[in-house]
Amino acid sequence: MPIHNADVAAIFDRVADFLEIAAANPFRIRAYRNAARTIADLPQSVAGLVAAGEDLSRLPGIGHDLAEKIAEIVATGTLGMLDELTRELPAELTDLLQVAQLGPKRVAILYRQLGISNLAELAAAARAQQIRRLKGFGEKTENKILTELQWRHREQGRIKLIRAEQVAEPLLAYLAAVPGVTRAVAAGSYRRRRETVGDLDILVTCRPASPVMERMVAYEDVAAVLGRGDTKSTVRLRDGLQVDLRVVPDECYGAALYHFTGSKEHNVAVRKIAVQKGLKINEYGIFGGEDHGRRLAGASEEEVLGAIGLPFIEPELRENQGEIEAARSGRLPELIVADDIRGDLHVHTKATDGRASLGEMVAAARELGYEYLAITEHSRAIAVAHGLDRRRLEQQLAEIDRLAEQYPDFRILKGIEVDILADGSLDLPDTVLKKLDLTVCSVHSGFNLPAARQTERIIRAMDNPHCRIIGHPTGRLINERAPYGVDMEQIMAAARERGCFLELNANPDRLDLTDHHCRLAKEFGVKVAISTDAHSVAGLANIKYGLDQARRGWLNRDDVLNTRPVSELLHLLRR
DNA sequence: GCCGTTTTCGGCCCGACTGTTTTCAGTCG
Repeated sequence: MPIHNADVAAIFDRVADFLEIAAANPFRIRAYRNAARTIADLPQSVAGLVAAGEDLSRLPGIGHDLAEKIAEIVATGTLGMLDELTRELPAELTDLLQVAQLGPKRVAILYRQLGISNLAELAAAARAQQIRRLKGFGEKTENKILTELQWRHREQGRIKLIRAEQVAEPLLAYLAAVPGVTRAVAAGSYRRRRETVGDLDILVTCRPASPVMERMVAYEDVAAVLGRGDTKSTVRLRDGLQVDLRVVPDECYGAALYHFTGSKEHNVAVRKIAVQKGLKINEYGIFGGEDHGRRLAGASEEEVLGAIGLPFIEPELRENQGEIEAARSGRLPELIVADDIRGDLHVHTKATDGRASLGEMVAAARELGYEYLAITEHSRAIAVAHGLDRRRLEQQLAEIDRLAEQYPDFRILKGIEVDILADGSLDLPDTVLKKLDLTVCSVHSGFNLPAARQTERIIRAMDNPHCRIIGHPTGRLINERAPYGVDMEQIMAAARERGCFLELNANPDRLDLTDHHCRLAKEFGVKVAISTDAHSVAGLANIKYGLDQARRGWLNRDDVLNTRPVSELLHLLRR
């Protein structure tokens, strides 16, 4: 059983949970949390690093002790220290921390005083009104716990960015229209454009005495008001999404936006730099002088960062994943922007499972200002999508030739999304594939192959000289289907050797590659194609989610295939 | 438990809100 980075991270997080309940040194707890995040975000496999004899204590936040613990987990699959902790405390006790209102202190009290060790016992005790009698608890807290347990039952977890947008945009418009409001923006992971959003952080600036708080809690979609203060309120919307609204004066906008955009880890690192310079950063500004009484900046994010000697850092990069060091040394990437995209390299039409005709898709692409569009239908293996065989593909190629005559200034690229079969061969013969401008080669079956075989299968597909772009390389569907087991480093190395490209599928349900994969591709020097996999005219607009993900993955224009003019693109597509 | 241009010990980011309090601990982001 191979040990994944996520396994190591989960064990360290669990250790931190137990240590918190046991009231251990808070900085020791933080060390485990930091290590968990470092490992989770590591692009390489930590088991691989151990096997290669690398010195793990060179990783940030990993010292001698944690390096040894990582080695132990990689070797045994478990951690003796965690096993000891679960002998002292019930294994399920940490589940209670997931319940809102319950932190380590209260969980410890619940366990010691009432013997509560899991969620079921918590619910029973709350219903029996035993919790309200405990010191530090009360009737309200007990009721909130009960409500929380019911909510957890119905909905939990993070929602996809696209759904968060559907909630956020009308809410922001509603707040912007409240009298006295000067700005209403979404911060948090929404602004960092993460693929999923846990809750919505909204920042509002307004003139004094604006009724914005009243209006927020009166919003038609609000199901429950969880907190209500002068500058901060928290509500839960009917669909379960939690919204935090924060109101600050206009002159604090930059500092507040910076603060609430996060990430938390990024903010901690930035504030640490401020401390080293004798300054203090909070959501109201950046402060210096005797006891930090003098306000130096705060109107804009540029001001805040400038005050500690850093250039602007794009929100998508603020994950404490090296962006601060890059900013300090003037090596921040110039991130790709929407205007850099010159065409879409993966779309479907009515010929298979798309909803628009060839002509409609081409017209829509021209409308977007593109210079080219690749038509890439499914191949015959995808019978449910009416995948093309040789004869129907040739019909479509003829249709493309006829349409192309109408558009001398636009290039319709002839392509196919050809299935990678179980043995790594492609679903159409080379004699057909060689007539095309490009191929998107995708896995649509056999998701459960062991990682080594899946990796070998995809590399074998790349051995075919007609293979150009690997479509949705991990096959994952966000919140629905796990990625198939595949060694992305091997795939990247093989792609580089063979001159292949990897797709960043921009469909908001896929976003496949991940941000980490994008950075890895950049390190390997493998170019990425940002493609929508559109099945309709509207689907072409999903390119923006691909751009978000690419920006989170530090990609600039040169790292992306479809920023090239058509002549250069065709040159790169030749193998 | 980590870390070091304050370097091997003594620090480790910051503030709002709530509920239970009688001045503040706990939770959350």
